[in-house]
Amino acid sequence: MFLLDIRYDPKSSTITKWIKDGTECKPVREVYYPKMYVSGKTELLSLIDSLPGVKDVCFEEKRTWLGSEPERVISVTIEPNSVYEIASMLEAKGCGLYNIDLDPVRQYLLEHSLFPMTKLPYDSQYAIDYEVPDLVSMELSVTPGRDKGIVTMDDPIGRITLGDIVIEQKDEAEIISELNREVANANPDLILTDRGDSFELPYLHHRAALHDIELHVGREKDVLPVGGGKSYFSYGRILYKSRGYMLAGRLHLDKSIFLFREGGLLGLIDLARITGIPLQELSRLSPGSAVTALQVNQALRDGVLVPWKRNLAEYWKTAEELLIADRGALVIEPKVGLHENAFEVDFASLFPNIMVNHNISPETVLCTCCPDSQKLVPFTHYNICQQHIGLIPRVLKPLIERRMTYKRRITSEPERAEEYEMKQNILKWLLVTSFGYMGFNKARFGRIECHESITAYGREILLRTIEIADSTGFEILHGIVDSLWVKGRNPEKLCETVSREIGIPLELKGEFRWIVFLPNKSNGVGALNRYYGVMTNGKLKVRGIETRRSDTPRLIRNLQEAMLGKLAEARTAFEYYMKIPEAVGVLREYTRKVLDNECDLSDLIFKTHVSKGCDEYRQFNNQMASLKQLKLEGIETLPGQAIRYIITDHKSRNYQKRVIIPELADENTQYDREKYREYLLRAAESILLPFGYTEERLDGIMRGRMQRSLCEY
DNA sequence: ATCACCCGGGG
DNA sequence: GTGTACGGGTGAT
Repeated sequence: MFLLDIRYDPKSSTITKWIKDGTECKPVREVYYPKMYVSGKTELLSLIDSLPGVKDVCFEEKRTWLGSEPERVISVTIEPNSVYEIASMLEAKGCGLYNIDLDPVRQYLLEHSLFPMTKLPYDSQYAIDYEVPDLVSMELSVTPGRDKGIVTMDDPIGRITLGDIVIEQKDEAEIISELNREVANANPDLILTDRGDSFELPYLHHRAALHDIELHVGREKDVLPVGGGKSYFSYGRILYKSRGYMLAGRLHLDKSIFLFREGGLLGLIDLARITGIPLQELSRLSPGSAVTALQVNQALRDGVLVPWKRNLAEYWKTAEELLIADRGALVIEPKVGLHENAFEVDFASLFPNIMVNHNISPETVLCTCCPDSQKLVPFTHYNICQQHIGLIPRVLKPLIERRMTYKRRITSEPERAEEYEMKQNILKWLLVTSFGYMGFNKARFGRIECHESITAYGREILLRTIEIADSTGFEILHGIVDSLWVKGRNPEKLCETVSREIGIPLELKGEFRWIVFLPNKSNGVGALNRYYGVMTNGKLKVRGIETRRSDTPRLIRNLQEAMLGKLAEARTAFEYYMKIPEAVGVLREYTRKVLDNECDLSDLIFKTHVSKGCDEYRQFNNQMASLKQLKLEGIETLPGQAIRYIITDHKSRNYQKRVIIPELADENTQYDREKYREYLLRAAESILLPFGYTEERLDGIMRGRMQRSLCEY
């Protein structure tokens, strides 16, 4: 038996556990009231007891902050719907409020030593080897019955596919009823969709409601998310920022969501087990929320209460201290141009390792128990606690170890390499975000001084690494945060020496036949994250230029990839220079096609996410013109949603002439040939700028002038 | 010249 | 229930 899923209904104060037993999956219900805690005025106990919604009150000994001594607080068992009202009232009376916004499901799981996918009756939460139930999964996709123009919720369903089953060419009501029957019949545990939260499920529910029938894809009646905006979907993408469409008794997982893409089902199950967050919720969270969950769990286990709306102010600092502390991570400006035989070396999980090795946590940095601590942060000289190990290191250490175990198993158990790769990858993202959250002023266990301390150690470590590399004969080409690009002999030796001295593994990440560091286009100095190179395994590594950006039209991406493909044939710097004319030849062919109207409109689409509504834009730009066109078609676009457009007349001040929404384009649509040609020249410039090929020069070459200058390089 | 606006990670 | 900061490019004013 396994605990497949667990949900809480605040209206009836009921926990529903979905227990999977062989091929059956049944709900088990029990009434449950979450607890909140109140500190400050213990004489309020009887008053609180008399409030509506309060089930029970008593005194408990708890810590109200990390590192503080346990004190007497009031524990209030309460109906979930009364929590916020009572909390606000007590806050106004000057009380401290704790565990207010703690999900009742997670409270329940912690109290009962359960976690998602527990094998019942007993299972160990942090085990590396554990049993996963046989889960029946089916993919669900829905296609509207319209192939031209902008699709909206008003378009009827064309086709539904559920696993191998195809439902189409029927009356729409019949299609939906058949879907209900097929789901019930196949009885899957998992329903996988591609953007099901923003499209498939809200669309299906909307269409079903029009026919006055009920969509029934869960094991019980679906609980629809409340709230949400207008319903439409713009060209098959985001409909509206929807709440998750979670099913009762089945798991609806959206494959396009970050954590699912990064970890797959097995990675997600692994993370659900250790964070205690049910799979459906977890799959819709950011890695940062998962890290916070681990921290909250650890704090609760330590008897520490979680403050409501905590936002710790920075300690007072002098202007000079601020100047020193606010410097971020170290960067060494890259040497612009082509370099042969370069190596990239990176520290593995640098920041998490710093937090663990140097005991960095909100309660240990500038702790009051060790003002004369021997452990001082470099540059800032903050004292660090020598008596207690902080919350953050206690959470991160097992996480780093878990990831290392999975990484080792990729090679030791190659038959399960893929599974372990997913599991280590999802943990990598937790480690990465654990640093960012430190600097985020609303993070539950974040603190800016921790953030500063981490970057201070980071600077010291990278500086020391550079010293070692320099003294052992390496040329430093570029360095940023936790990575270094060097030129020299025996990089393995360098990694070994540094790893030993620093105590954090420095890994040889790439060995380049050649690498080109690109300049900043506006001032010519080395740009921190713009480069491309070919590794000894023949693979290209490209960063920062147009082809890496999601808003770049396919035409521009194709051009850069074709040019880079030509250059990548070069094995040496000499061969690289010889390949430049061929790369320029690629540009020539692309510009000719653009001018001769040979481009496919679908290759010319810009895709970007708008940050505000149509009327809030202060500038008349492509986004605004596109939004106005969509509005004219009766489509409202909310901030955060994606829009797509083709440039038709870039100089026009008329929003209908300047761009066109792809769905409205037809065979008569004329794209702005000059503008797209300009974009091609710029994209080529991005690649060849260190060798003197500016946009103007390339323009001249394309027009047949300056042939001679090709020979100069 | 200055301001507004959007993107980035990996496989 | 939600979450960085900032360097880089491009375009508008």
